[in-house]
Amino acid sequence: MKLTTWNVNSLNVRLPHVLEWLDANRPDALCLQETKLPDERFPLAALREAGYAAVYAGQKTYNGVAILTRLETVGEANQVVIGNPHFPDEQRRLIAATVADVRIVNGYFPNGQAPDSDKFVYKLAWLDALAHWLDEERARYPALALMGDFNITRDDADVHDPVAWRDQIHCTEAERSRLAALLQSGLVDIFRHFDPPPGSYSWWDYRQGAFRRNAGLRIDLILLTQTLAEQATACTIDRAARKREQPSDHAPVTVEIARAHGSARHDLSPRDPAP
DNA sequence: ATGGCATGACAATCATGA
Repeated sequence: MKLTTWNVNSLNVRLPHVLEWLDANRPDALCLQETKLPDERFPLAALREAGYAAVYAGQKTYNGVAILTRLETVGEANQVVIGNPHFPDEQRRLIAATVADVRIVNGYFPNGQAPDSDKFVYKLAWLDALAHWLDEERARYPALALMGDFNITRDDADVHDPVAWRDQIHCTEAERSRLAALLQSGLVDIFRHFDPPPGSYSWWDYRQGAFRRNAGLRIDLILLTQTLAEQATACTIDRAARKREQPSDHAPVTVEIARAHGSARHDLSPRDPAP
């Protein structure tokens, strides 16, 4: 199966890109961040026309997440959870759902703005609460993918200019240690797992020709539990999406997993009785 | 040190992002 995460920076603006991208790539699930749409404006009909169902949690202007699923293969997402039960939050940043037999947790992690800001305090609290909740989700759903816009660089390999970014937002020890704890708990950073070349990023500033100069960060991640990671065959960042007219500043990140849809259920189905 | 670009709310700038 194929799973993708993409911060679209306004689904309203990017809907044509998303529809074309879905048509060209046909992932089983597409996790979106920064939809920036209240639920009543979510473009369900256009997506269904493209063969996708969606579950979503949005708000006006800021944040907003969604999980799109391919109707003809995995069908609709179920067991949907919006937000973190341990962290009451008006900001729509988290949605989880079961797709085929994989638990998908889609997050738009807080930006944090600056290490000395209130927003940074919120970011760290959000991260701690996520870790707490993930322990419970993983106990319940052993095959789990945590994916989204993490707004954290794992280390300096994810930073185009580590000197300029040293101790800046996305690159602080406080943020990185929390990401490291997720990896320490057994989740696998599946892009890094395939030993990508240096200079592999997922976000580039709109300003100063940052994409042209590949002045980027890798902050959009897919973390897989061990068994899923062992079945993964590839993880790619689609830079072509960033080259388009009026692009999102983030590129889609996709993992391919050698896993038959509904295989667990199939294995459990009763056999024909012996003659 | 600041803003540079984009988006949305709102109607000229301002909040936010990363």
